[in-house]
Amino acid sequence: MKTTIDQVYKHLDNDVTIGAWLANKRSSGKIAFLQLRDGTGFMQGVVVKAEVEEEVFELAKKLTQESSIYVTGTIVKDERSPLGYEMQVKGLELIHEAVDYPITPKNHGTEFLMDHRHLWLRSKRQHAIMKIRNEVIRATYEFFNTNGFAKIDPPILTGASAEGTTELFHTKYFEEDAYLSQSGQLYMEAAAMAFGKVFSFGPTFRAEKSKTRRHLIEFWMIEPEMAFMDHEDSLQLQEQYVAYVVKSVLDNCKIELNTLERDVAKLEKITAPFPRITYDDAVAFLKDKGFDDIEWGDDFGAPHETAIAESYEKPVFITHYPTELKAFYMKPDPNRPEVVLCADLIAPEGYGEIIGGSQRIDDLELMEQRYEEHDLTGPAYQWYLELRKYGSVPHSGFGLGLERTVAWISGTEHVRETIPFPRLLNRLYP
RNA sequence: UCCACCGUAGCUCAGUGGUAGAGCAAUCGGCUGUUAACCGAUUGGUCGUAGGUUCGAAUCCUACCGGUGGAGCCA
Repeated sequence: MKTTIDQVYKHLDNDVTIGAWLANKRSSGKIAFLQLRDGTGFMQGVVVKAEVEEEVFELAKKLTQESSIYVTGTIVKDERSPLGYEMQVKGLELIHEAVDYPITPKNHGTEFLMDHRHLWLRSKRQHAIMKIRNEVIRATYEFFNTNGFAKIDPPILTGASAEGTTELFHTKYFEEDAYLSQSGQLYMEAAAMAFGKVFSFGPTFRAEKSKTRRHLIEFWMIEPEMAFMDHEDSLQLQEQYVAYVVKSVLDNCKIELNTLERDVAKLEKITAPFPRITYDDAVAFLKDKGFDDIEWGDDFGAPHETAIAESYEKPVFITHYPTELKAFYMKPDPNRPEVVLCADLIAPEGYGEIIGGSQRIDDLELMEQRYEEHDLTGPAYQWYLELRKYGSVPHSGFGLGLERTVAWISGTEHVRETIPFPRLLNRLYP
């Protein structure tokens, strides 16, 4: 009977067949240990010379790394296995022999591994990270679907920038200029006015020459937008969402977290509510810590964010940034128009900003004023203005960076390992 | 774009002015509980590229190319 590694616990003491690849092998004169992987997991197969036909043992000894095989044998319990089970192999069938697989079980450098990303994904560590990424995505859909959100897909080809700040990828749209989406937010606001609570999940492109462990040129973002929800409502939703995703990974990715040697005690502390600090207090805190390169009105750099995050065990919201530091559509605090109703969520352990969000301007006159200040003209922005003209309501939204979130939860040093095929400065291949 | 560091065997690296090295991988052999398995043997080189200094350059100098880490910007 054919099965997969993640299902073997249902076949204890029975004979099964698994289609698999040989991740690694150790053999002696009379016994061979086959490290098998089949995409669903990793398991060891044991071939004992005295218990199999001669050609089976001969084949086992000759198998090369990453050859594909059908393995048949009995599933038995074994305490030494991370999976809890292993297979006593009875039969082996070679499907395809791999010759000179480049990624050996020893150390490799980043450049080499990235050049072989199409093969590197097969490794136990990369497999674990991608499974966690998949769980974050699954939990995201589950959370928003069970909380009354509709998934709405904004366009990827756009006529103008959403925020007017970052560098966009330019392309041609027949005779017109077009740009790859840097945020779906403006479209999500339109969607919120049609469907109430909406979220998007899709790729985002930034043509910035960023070169750090927190940056990708192409990354995936989750952007919820909620009608009739103010800044406070939004913060509560954000902390519930992030806590839900972390709990889902803890519950459903135990083997993967173990493979990555992630300190789960740190993740178990991630429960709502999250601590909050205002921009004002954050500046005072930093000055107190000895940072002399920050004044009220300056934006925080990575070292500042890390210093703030390090004083908390949970992600921390930094709220009420100066209006002029933030995007044109953010709603000023009615009591203090020099700051906006916004928050960045900074992940613990130095993983940086994972969420940026705000309450949006709903007043037509103020939005028109912002258009003048930021010189936003042309048809690309006219429709956005109309959202304030026809039944405007208080509304809020935020964007969560998938790769930074996965990097934090999985304990991965660099975001490039949290996306299957990273697009980096100087890397468009494979 | 700026700053720092690095390019030597398929991979990871040592070699800092005098014959090109090690471990791993590969190939062959040995080993009944390995888990980056281990032990023995064999194979493997345009020292990133171009120029310069020198009797002699992987080693020193210049330029270029490529990479890694960080800054800025942001998710």
